[in-house]
Parts: sequence; C-alpha cells; structure tokens
Amino acid sequence: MTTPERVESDLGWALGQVTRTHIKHSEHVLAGLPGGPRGYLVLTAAREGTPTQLALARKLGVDRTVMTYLLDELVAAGLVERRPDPADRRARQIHLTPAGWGQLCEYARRLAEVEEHLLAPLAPAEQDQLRELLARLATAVPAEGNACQVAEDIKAGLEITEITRG
Amino acid sequence: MTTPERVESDLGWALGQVTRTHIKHSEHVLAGLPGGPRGYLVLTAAREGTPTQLALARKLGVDRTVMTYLLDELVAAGLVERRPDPADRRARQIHLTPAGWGQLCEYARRLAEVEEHLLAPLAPAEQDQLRELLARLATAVPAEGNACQVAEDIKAGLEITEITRG
DNA sequence: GGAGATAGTCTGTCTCACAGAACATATTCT
DNA sequence: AGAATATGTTCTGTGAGACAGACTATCTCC
Repeated sequence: MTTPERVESDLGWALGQVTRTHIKHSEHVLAGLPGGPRGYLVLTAAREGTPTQLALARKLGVDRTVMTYLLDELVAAGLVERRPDPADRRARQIHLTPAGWGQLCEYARRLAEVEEHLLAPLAPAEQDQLRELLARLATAVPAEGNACQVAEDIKAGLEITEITRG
Repeated sequence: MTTPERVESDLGWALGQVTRTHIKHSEHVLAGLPGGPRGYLVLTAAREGTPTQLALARKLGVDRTVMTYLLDELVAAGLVERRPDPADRRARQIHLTPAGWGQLCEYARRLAEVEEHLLAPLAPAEQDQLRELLARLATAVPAEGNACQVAEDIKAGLEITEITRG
C-alpha cells in the first residue's frame, strides 16, 4: 500500500477522537473534583498501596512538577494526605483520606455511566474486548525513556530497513 | 462493584497512556512536517475530496481558529493550497499539492513502522481488532454538540437513574 | 432587501506543560 | 568518615497552545 488510507482508518485519528471524547465527557462529570480527570486518576492510583509522588507521576504520565500542584489541590480538598515516608525522608507517601475514598467511589459510579454511553456503539462483548486490548497495550507500552529511542531508531534507520527488506 | 478498579483497568488511563505514547512516537517521526501529527492528519484528510477548512477542523477535532495557522504552515511549506470554493466564496477548498502527496506517502510509511512497534505487544489478529474497534467507535462517536449534553444528563439525572434502577 | 447564519481571520487572554535551578536526603565509592 | 553522585520535591520563569470574542465577507431564507 503505497497510498495512505482514509482518515477514518488512521490509528492516530481514531485514538485522538475517542480519547478526546472520553476526556470531554469525563470533565463534565468530574467537574467537582480538583484536577478533573487527572485528579480522579490520582485518587484511583493512590487507592492501591501508598505510592510516592514520583511513582504517581510516572504511572499517570504527567510531569513531576505538575504532580506537585495537582496534589496540592487534592490535599486542600481533603481527599488525600501527604505523609512522610519513614523509610526515605525525601519522599512523601500519598494516602487516601476517608473523604477521598467516598469521592472516589461516587465519581467512579458516574464515570461508569459515561463510559457506558461512550462505548454504546459497540456490542457488549466488543466493549470488553476493547477495554482488555487497550489495558494490555497500555501496561505493555515501552517506558518513557526508550519510547523516543524507538522512534529515533526508525527515523535514523529508515533507509537501512528499506534496503534489508526489499 | 462498589469499589473502583485498579488504575490499570481504567479506560481513561489506558486510553491516555496509549494515545500519549502514540503521539510521542509520532512527533519524533513527523518532526519535519509542519504541524506535526496534526499536520499529518490534515494532509490525510485533504487527500479525500477537497474539504473546506471548517470541515477539516471538525473532522480533526481542532478549533477553527487553530486550523487557520495550522494551514498557514502547510501552505508555506507548499504541501497544500487554499483555493476559493467556486460555489461559496466564503469557503476555501484545501487541495493537496504534488509535494504534499509525496510527503504524505513518505511519512505514512514511517508512521506505519512506528505503529508496528507500538502495537507489537498484541498479536497480529488483535492489532487488527483494536484498530477496527477504535475506528468504529471513533466514527460512531456522538458529535461535539450532544457529547456534553449526555454528560450533563448523567450528572443531573444521577439520582433518578439510581432510583429507577434499584 | 433585511435578518440571521456561516466561513475565515485576527486579537487578546488564560492555562498548562516543561525546563532549570534549588534544596534536602540517600546511596555508593574510596 | 568524606566525597561524589543520584533521587524526591518544590519553586520560578517561559513559551506554546487552546479558546472566547470581535470583525468581515458571504450565503440563505423570508
């Protein structure tokens, strides 16, 4: 296929479209939550274990300087606590407060409704399949660091791969 | 399920993760193209028919004021042309130039390589499935307008739906 | 012909991500 | 122990980008 496909079959376009719609819907539903969709993800991630700020930032794919004021808001709202890590006094453990737990459950329910609407065009079995594939891909995705490396390699080695292929 | 799931099974998280990685890879590969990933999508969309600027903006999900300078760059690079629409003198038709065609094909090839890497964790059949599901969802996704309406409805009618359900 | 809608552009504003530095603490090496 | 290096967090500044609003030109419908 020397000629590119239609936009509708472009992976980047589809990803963007779906993600954008998901965020847009979420923002409305999560309007009351500090940090919006990202604040919600912080709560979700803080639910399991007591991650450090940096661990959270990495898992959620946000800059660590952003995580600072994102947590500031959540702390101010009384949804999470910063506790000093007894093992490493540089680090802070992020704990969910009871209030945070309550909000998390409440918003999780609303979000489930939104996603139900969003995925409605697909059959139930397909919805599960999409969720599963995305989850698997997201967890398997290369870490930040070598992600760029791969692209660099491709960019640099295009001619070579072309030759070895042809 | 009264308690929310782990982050790894959150649809929003997975979507964000995959989309972010895709964009990051694409940006490297499409660094030479004005507008980056979005410039690429403009070229792809301009390939079929001769859409107007507004049609492009809507299809790509960008603001119409953004489309203006996005096209400025592509025109300056000689990849597309703005031609007056003979039927509607307010509108401009976006035409791909021969150079634009060449660039599009070239970058489409590189992008295919990147996506190959990105989707590598999935089996080939699963890759096709994911593409298909995403494409179907993206094309079926409600238009900008009522997207927010749905969320509003859910937010406003939460209590009601709860009662009618229980 | 007039009222309202639509395509495109321009301007200003506001948010946000990110780089860089600063500081505290950990870890490793000699 | 002391020096060198790495890591976690915060703060500051800066630049890019999104978006609302106004404006012009044109179209459509009554």
